[in-house]
Amino acid sequence: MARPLLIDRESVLVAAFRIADEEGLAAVTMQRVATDLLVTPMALYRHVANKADLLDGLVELLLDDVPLPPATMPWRERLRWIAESIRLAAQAHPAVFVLLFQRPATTAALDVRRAIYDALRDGGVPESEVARTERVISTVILGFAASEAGGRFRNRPKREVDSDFAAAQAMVEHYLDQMRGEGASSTS
Amino acid sequence: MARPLLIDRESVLVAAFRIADEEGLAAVTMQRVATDLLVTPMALYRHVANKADLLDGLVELLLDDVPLPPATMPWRERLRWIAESIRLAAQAHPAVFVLLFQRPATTAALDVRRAIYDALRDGGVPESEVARTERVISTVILGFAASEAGGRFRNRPKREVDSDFAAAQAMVEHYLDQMRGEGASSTS
DNA sequence: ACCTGAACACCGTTCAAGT
DNA sequence: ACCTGAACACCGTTCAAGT
Repeated sequence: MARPLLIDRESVLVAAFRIADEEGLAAVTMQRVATDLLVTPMALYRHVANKADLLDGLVELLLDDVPLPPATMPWRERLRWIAESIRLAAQAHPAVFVLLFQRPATTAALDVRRAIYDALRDGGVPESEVARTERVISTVILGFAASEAGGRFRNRPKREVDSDFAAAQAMVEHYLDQMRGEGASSTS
Repeated sequence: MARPLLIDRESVLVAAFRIADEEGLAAVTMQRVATDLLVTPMALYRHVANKADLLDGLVELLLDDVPLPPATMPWRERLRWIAESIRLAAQAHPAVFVLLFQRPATTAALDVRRAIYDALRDGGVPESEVARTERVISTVILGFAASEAGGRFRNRPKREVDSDFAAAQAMVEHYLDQMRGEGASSTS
C-alpha cells in the first residue's frame, strides 16, 4: 500500500485552529502550522490553496462547533439556544470568531441560518419577513459576540457583560414579537 | 532656526490612514507608510511606538471624523444622527473601522459615548439605566456597521442593507422607549 | 533630536527537485 | 502524488552611526 500521508487538509486546519485558540491569530503562520505538523511550510500548499483559504477553513471549523437545537424544542427556546451557542463559541474561540465579520456567509453559516429560519417560521413570522428578521437578529447577536471576542468589553466585569447580553436578547425577542404579527401560531 | 522635521506623528497617521482607505489594512506596513513619506521605515519609530500604536492612532483619527450633533437638536434626532454618522464613517473607512472591534474604547470613543449619554438622559432614560442602554444600542449599531465594513453583507444589494439598517434602528428605538419608563420628559 | 544603514528573525509564496 | 530545499520579495524591529 502507498506511503501514508503525513498531513491532510483537516489536520492542517485542526493544527491552525489550536494555535489560534492558544496564541491568537497572529501566531497562525504557515511556518508555525508546518512546524507543529512536523513538515515544511511548503507542504501545506498541497492541502490549502493559500493562507486566506486556511483562514476560511478555520471559520468552517468554528461553525461546525456551534451545536444546533433539536427540532422538537419550542421555537423560542431554539432561538435562545442558538444565540447562546454562538456566544459560547465566540468565548471559546475568540481569535477565529472575529474572522466571521470579515467574510460573507459560508456553507457552515448556512446551517445556522436555516435553523433560525425554521424557528422564526414556527414562531409565526410571515414568510416575507423571515429573511430580514434573521439578518437583523443575527447581526445583533454576532455584533455582541464579536465585541466580546474582540476585546471591546475587555475592561468590564463579566457579570455586567452577561446582563448586557440578556438585555440585547430581550431587545431581540421584543422585536421578534412585533414581527410575528397576527399570524402567530404558538408561544413558549 | 532648527532644521524642520521631515515627519511628525500626525503626518505618519494621515499617511497610514490614506493607505488603509485606498488599499486596505494589509497594505499598511511600516515600509509602505515610510515610502509614502519619503523617509526610511526606522524614522517612523520616533513618532509611533510600534505598529500597534500606529493602528490605535488610526482608530482615533476615524472617531475624530464622526461628527456629533448640535446639543440643540431634539434627543431622538441626535441619536439618529450619531447612528448615521457611525455608519457613514464605517462605509467611508471600512478597513480602519473593523479595528474598532479589536480594542476597548479610546478617548475619542468617549466623546461619542458622552453624546449618547446626554441624548439618553434628555430622552428620560433613568440615570441607573443610561450606561447599559448606551452599551446595548452602541453594540447594535457598531455590529451593523462592522458587518457592513467587514464585508459580511458583501453579496447583498445596497437597498436591502439600507432597509435592514432601518429595521435595526427601529428595534433600537423601541428598546429605548421601554427604557424611558414613566419619567419621559419630551418626545420627538 | 531626528533620521539612516545595516542587520536580525521572521513572513507568504514560487519553483524545481527528489521519492 | 506528496514533500523538501533553495530562493524571492517582503515583514516589524533593534542598534549603532551619522548630522
